[in-house]
Parts: sequence; structure tokens; C-alpha cells
Amino acid sequence: MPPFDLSRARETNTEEIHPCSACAARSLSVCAALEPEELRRLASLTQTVRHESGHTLFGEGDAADALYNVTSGTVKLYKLLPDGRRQITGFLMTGDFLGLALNESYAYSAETVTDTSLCRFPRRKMEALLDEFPRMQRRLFSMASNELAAAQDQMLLLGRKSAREKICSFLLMLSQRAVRRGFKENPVSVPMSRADIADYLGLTTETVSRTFTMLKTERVITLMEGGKVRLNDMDSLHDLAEGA
Amino acid sequence: MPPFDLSRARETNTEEIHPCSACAARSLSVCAALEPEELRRLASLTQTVRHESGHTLFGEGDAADALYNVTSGTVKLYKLLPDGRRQITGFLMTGDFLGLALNESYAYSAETVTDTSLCRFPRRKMEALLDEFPRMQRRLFSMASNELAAAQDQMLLLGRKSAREKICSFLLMLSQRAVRRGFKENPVSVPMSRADIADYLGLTTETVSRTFTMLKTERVITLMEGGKVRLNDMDSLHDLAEGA
DNA sequence: CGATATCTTGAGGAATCTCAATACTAGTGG
DNA sequence: CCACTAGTATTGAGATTCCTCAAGATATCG
Repeated sequence: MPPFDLSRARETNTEEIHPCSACAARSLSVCAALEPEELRRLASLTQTVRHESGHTLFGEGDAADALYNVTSGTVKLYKLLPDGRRQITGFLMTGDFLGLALNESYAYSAETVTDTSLCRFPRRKMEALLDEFPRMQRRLFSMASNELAAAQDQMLLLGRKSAREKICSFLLMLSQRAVRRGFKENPVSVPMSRADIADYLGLTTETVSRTFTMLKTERVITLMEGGKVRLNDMDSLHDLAEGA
Repeated sequence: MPPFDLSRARETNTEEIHPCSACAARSLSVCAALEPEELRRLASLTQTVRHESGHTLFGEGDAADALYNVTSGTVKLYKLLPDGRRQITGFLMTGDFLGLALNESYAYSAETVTDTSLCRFPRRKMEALLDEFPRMQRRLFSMASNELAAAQDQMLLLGRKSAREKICSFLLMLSQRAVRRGFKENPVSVPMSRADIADYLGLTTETVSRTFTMLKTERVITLMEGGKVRLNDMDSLHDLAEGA
């Protein structure tokens, strides 16, 4: 899938062919289920931005003056402890929304994992729009609810699963998200580093690496080139992910 | 603070003196910032229920036909793995809302930790009301955002903190929540069992117990009767909670 | 093709868990 | 009021998972 051409999109923002009509992320995000009028209004305050991998969108504590929607690529959210320990709280991909915490400042940092395109919404204008269009607010609420459910799953993973169960759960989650985005469930693309995976699962890079090796040796997965992983038996992987 | 008299409240539901006007939880919950008209409508579909400790409100997978608001007492939410491992994802107290995940079925189980009173809202009617009163939806969205932020803090705790840091963080959280509810920050009431604390922090009961003993020996805390804990030095406790 | 970052593998150690025994607490009935 | 019971909490000893530190292998990028 070719990435959406953002430079052109920018120019046509307020023209008759606005960028959203061609957006790959639309059906997955707030923009789904908006009336044409609402969509146009949203588009009129949208900036499209593109960053290469490793770019910090904002840091914990920064003034929260924008919300974002990922249109392509992957973004990680994380929190830090004073001594540098890091917990990645989520990986965001096409269609995911970020900046939901409606406080004055961000409660986490956000950094691109791959080259990434985003729609950027100034917070104040976005809030005004939400007041005007309850449908949009409703959609955002529903997205927040889903995130909350995902967060609870992640707590179960972090608090109660073994390293092996964590890795299997992680691979299955990537697979399921790929399906939701219209890709096929199997081989799954793993764009993030071992260190990022470790900080997401509450492990060290060494343990992540060792666990991958073990699963590979047991023929549960196959490590392919380009950061892809083939899941050789989805059923047993599901069992492994829950300790059954 | 005497608990709100719920039996009488029930009767006066639709009368001129509706229960909400006397509700201790009101300022903390959805009901805050509602217009009298909205509040009356909400009250008209409210059932007040009371359960003793250990009662299961609903189980993971049950049809999600109601939302609840805790008016007194403590409720725990948890998820289970097939082999019985348990992760408590939250303790809800006065003013907290539960059932936010607006899907067809609950994604977690809910059980009372102490004797508890709740307002019960039938889900369908509640949703209709949300459509009618955007202000209420907005409030609920804001509460969901706060929960999301809390969930991220909990992920950091579960993934990256030591047992000692977890216990200190937990005590501070209880203290902060007590303050928000109008109680004093110090000695803090800990109504849940060691086993519940363990399942909330991703530890075992033994480790929780040992850690309490260590903190007591070091004079950081004092264990008092009635499940109360005195925090002897809030500043150093804050440091201990973050590994500084 | 060399430099640098990332990943893998190994050996030993530490935090936490498991299993087991003992102590405490609260409620019950004599 | 006391003894008894059942549940909960504490303490101890040993096992285990995962971490830490260190070296080597592989991949990536100019």
C-alpha cells in the first residue's frame, strides 16, 4: 500500500478534494462515521505532518496543545522513571489516536518508531468541534473505551504472565491489529526493536531475544527477513499466550 | 461520615427530594456538573443497591446490561487467566464509575471488597440519556481519559517497579484518593486483603507481607489497627515509590 | 567496506516465587 | 468471658525465573 501523498494533501486541505477522502486511516479512526459537513470542518483544521523514525513528537509534561491521528507508520508512547527505566504503554499504528488525555500537559512521551505520517489537530479547535458535533465526541469516547479495555489486558500481561506468554500475546496482538487494518494475519510485521518490545512487555532485551530464539527452535514461529515473523500455529500460540 | 440511607432514597426516587441531592459521591462522579433537569432524568432511571463484602456484581463475559457508580465502599475489578492467575485492574471507591467499556459484554469481573452501595443504571437507558445530554457524555469521556492515564501509571508500576516501589506507590495512591474524597491523607485506610493487594501489584501475598514488614521495620510506615497505615514520611515515600 | 547500532548467546546473581509452618484475628458457640 | 474455628497474615527455606554483565555475531548505513 503506497503511503498517502501528504505534501499534496496539505495543499488541497480546504479545496473540494480534501485529503480525508483518500485517507487510508479514515475508516479506522474518529473520521469514520462523520457526516461530510463534519468531515470537512475537521479537515479544515487538520495539519498533516510526516516524521522519520526516532522523532519525538512530544515529551511527558509538555503542554498538550495538539492531538494526532496516525495515518501511516508506528508511534510508541512511554513513561520514564527518574533513573531512566522506561515503560512503553502502547504502540500506535494507522488509525490510532493520540493525545486523548485531556489535561493541560501530556502524561507520557511519544516517539516515532518508523517513518510516520500523522494528522495533527490543534487541541482548542478540536475541543470546540467536539462540543459542536456530539457524534464525534461519541466516537472518541468509544475509542477511549477500547483503549481502556486494551490497557486492562496489558495489565494482566504485565502483572501475571511469564516472558514466554508475554511474547506470544504480543505477536498475536500485532497479528490481530494487522487484520483490523486490512492486512493478513500471518506473517506479521514487527517494526520495533527488541529494546522497545522489552520496554513494552516489562522484560529486558536479552530475555526478549532468548524467548524469540526458543520459540523459533520449537517451530512455533519463524523469523523472516525484514522484521517479519511467521506464526506457524495460531491455535497453539493462543494457548501459549494464556498459559493453557 | 454516615452512609447515605439507601432504602429511603429508593422510595423518593422520583419525588421532589431525589436521592442525588444528598449523595456523598455526587461531586466526584458523572452527576457532578449536571443541570437539575439532567440530574432528575438520571435519578429517574437509577436503582440504588447495597451489597456486603465479597459479592460478585458481574463476571467477565456477562452481558453488560448495567453501569454502576460507587457511592460508598470499595469494589475490585479483575481479569483471570485460564489457570486461575488473577490481575486486579482497579479498586473503585466512592464516586468511581464502572462498566465504562461500552461493549455487549463486560471485559472483566467486579466484586465488592467491603460492604458497598452503588447506583445502578440500565445500560440502554443510560446510552439514550448520553445522546440527549452531551454534557454528560463529555463528563464521562473526561472520566475515561483520567482512567486511561491511571492505567498507564499502573503499567509503569507493573512493568518496571520493584516490589518495594510498588507497595510505596500503592500506599501513596490510596492516600491521594482519600484526599480527593475529602479524607485526610495520613493514616490511610487499606480495606483490601494482602492477596488483593498482591493481585493488584503483580506480586504474591508473601512478598506483599514481607515488604510491609520491611517498611515497618525501617519506620517508613506504621501498621495500625483496623487496617490503617500511617505514612511516616511522605517525602521519602515519594522517593521510594520512584526508585530515586 | 568499515563503523555503529542492534541482536544473540553465555555465565552468574538477585529478586521474587513456591511450598510449608507458625502466628494472628475475627467471628461463633458454649 | 473464654475456647474454638476458619480465615488471613507473617515468617522461613529453597527453587526459579528473569536480570545483569560481558562477549561475540549480525545487520545497517554512510
